[in-house]
Amino acid sequence: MNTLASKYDPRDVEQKWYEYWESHGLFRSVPDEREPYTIVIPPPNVTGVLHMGHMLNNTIQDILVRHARMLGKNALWVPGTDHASIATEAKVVNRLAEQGISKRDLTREEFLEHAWAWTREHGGIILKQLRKLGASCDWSRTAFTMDETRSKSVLRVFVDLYDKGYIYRGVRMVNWDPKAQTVISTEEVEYREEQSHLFYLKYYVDGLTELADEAALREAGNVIHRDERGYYAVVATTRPETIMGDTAMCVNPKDPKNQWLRGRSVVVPLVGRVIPVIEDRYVDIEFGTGCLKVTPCHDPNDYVLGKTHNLESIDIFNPDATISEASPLYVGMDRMDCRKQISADLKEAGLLERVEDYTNKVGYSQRNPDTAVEPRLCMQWFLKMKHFADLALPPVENDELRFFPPKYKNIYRVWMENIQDWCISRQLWWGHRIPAYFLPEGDGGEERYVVALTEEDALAKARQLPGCEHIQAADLRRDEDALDTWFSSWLWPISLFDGIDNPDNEEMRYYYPTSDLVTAPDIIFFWVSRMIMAGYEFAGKMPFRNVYFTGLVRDKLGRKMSKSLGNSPDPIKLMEQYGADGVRMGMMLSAPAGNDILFDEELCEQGRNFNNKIWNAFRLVKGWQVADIEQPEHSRLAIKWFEAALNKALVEIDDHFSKFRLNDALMTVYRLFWEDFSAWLLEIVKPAYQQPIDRSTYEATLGFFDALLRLLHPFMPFITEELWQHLAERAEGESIMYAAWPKPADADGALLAQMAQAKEIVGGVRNVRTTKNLPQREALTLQVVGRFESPLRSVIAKVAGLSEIVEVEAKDPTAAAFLVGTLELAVPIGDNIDVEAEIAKLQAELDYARGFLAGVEKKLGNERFVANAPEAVVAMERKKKADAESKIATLTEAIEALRSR
RNA sequence: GGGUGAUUAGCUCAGUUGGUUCAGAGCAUCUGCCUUACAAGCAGAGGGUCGGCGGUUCGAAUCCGUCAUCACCCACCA
Repeated sequence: MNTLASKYDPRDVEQKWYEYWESHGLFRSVPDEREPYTIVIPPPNVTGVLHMGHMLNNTIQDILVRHARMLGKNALWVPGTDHASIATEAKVVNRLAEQGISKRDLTREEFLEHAWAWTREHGGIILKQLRKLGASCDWSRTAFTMDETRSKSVLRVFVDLYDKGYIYRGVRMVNWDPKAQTVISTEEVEYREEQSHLFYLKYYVDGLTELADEAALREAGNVIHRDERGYYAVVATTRPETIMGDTAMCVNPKDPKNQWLRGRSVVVPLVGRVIPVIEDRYVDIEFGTGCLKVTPCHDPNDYVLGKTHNLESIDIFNPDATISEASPLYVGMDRMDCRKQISADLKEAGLLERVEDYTNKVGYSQRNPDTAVEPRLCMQWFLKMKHFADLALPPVENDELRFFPPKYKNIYRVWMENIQDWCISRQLWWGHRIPAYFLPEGDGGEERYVVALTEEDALAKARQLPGCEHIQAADLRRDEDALDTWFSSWLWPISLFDGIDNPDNEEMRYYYPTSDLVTAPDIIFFWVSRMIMAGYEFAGKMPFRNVYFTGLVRDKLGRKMSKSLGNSPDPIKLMEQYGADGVRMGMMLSAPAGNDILFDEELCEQGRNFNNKIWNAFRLVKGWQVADIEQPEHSRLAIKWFEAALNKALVEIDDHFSKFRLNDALMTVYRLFWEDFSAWLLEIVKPAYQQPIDRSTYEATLGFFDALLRLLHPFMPFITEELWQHLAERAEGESIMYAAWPKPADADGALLAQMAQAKEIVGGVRNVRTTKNLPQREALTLQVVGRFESPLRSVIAKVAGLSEIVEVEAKDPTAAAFLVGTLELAVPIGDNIDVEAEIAKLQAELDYARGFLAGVEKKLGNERFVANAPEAVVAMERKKKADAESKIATLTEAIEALRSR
């Protein structure tokens, strides 16, 4: 008797097997003679928690790793976390603020202690959560982007690139995050459309009281403003608070509206500073009034204008985006408050001509999404990128390194072809401190520094500079800045194997290049492209062979998951509710490579239901009593057929895997298990109530079950391990994780076709049962008109509940008839038949067949078709014609028989 | 403003070189069933002019043109 519960409960099972795998070291990989298969995890933020994106991403990685492991490869999945410089530092700053501590009151060392404490406190959480998901990572290798090996690699690379001349220092217009008070790279700026205002400001022309030829100028197309205070130009701006930094006004020399302003000077409103009117073709004549205010310190375009026209630069902002001492007005006020205040003051002073509603794009910091980025002029470290783009573009272009889906190649190429230098310094403490050491300024006040791995090296290098022979360690001041987080992540596939510090070591030779990278497309520039660059530069080879880009996880309405919408489910709760297997299944059911997935909890339910289906199939099979009795014919045939079905599916599944079509692979196994195995095979071989099963059928069924569990294991690791262990005696430490992936053999195509016909016949009989309200258990007779050659008679009889299948010359006129292909079948049902309804049904089929025949005949009547189409196609049409004709004859006879009754 | 991709059943998507695996799958829906593995189930059924319009061809979901809608990426229009 069955003692297993009828519902599968994943809770204990999942925990039990994860501990088993871990304690037996089954995730561990060391180099050996097998072919390696390697994935490095996209390191999550060390202090982060698991979200739906991680669930998708890591489920996919685990499927790939488990699949490879079962293929006999030496599979390694290396886990780790990222120090996430700016994000983590922001979190620590916030926590300190809650305790009433300001970052500025702490020394660098004190602050870092707090950051490390926070890291230790939260650092393990996400890795524990990954274990719950079933991730088969080699935890003994867990790395951190700021651990000793990785840190050393980063510094070494910095020094190396500096020595090669790729790293330089310079004052540039950069993107400044005033909240984090650091520069960010162009890739970290997100542009959002925003409803704002266009302010039209009056700039009075300096010293102009009378314009002698005003009428003529107007005649020539000039737009001249004048009021009781004098002549003025109108400038449209979205940022009136920056006028304190205006050092010029610019017009297009070809602009007929503004010819009268050429060569004059204007007065900055409120500020009173007199600035020149300059001319540059950059200015769009059509936009606004054609007059542009130029603020070289606070706009990238104005910066360029400032350089070409040699303008003065006034930086009116402090690092926190409050107004600086350099401004004559509003000192200390926040920029946004200042915008409101100054627009009110301008209006008050009669200097605001009008305000229009305006939609523009404003850049926001990706890490502080509420903070608008401030363009700012400052000294930073940069990496020249041209060389790296030249290295990294060709291998992707020629598919040496493949992207799935390939559409990302385009995006990649465009970015590479328009590459900009990478600003790698950050005004943060949490990160890798830049290994540059400043010397006291030279005689001319010029900046002097050396770049070196250690202080000793730095000192030695410094002493080689002219006039610096007697420099002491105490004279050296190390750069305060840290490196961009991605400057460590780009080394990840190499540094994990210590390939920077210790190139050509055994692990590098064995595991590198890694096999597949699984990541989201939003970090293609931040991370993927730069890893490819680093791979070729520092290891001489690609970092991975394939990149699988997952989609974004959205809710079922297609919206991004976000905290504010509250539409992001908690993965841990989901796993508690549906089991990790159920959630993994739910994610994978709708995740074609690269497409966004619209996540719906219903999918997890479907996953859970499938778990239950597997569980109950197992209960059935394990509940059978085995006896040494003869194998029934239908069982023998069913087993032959399922073997063919399995082989056919195996080919499809392998094909799907090779193309990273994991959802299709899963769907194929899903249908194989549910339809072919459960609904057909098990129903056919199932012995009558309390009857035993023959040994041969039993063993074959267990064998199939075993194969199915293996196929399912990458997707649903827990339940498959549980059942696999129950399926046969297993030694301690043995696991389905290392069971061989089933290999396809030739499938018996003829038998598959025969079974397809048998299924249709069974369906026909069942349909008769349903529509005629016949009891399930009443044994029926099936009449086949003419000869019935199928070897699957016994199978059909068993599943359809038939007492016999007879070949007849003509069917019983009162029987319920149906067609399968050209085969006419009928089930006698005594007096239950509704003659009129039956005639109507047959008539409808007849009408359809006649229409079909007409279509085919028309096609065959077309000489050009017969002449041009391949012979096989024409033959097929002829067969269609013959079949249709025979069908029409059959139907006509059947209707006649019913009518004449 | 430029570019890329998409549009097939109520939803999410397959459909490889144009022709019997061309109109499919899963979910959802409807109907009947608590049948001795599973109601988290079983059996059956309905549902699409393949975004619109042209063109190429004997033949188009598939190739070409065009329009529409959507998504994403890039770009310095204040």
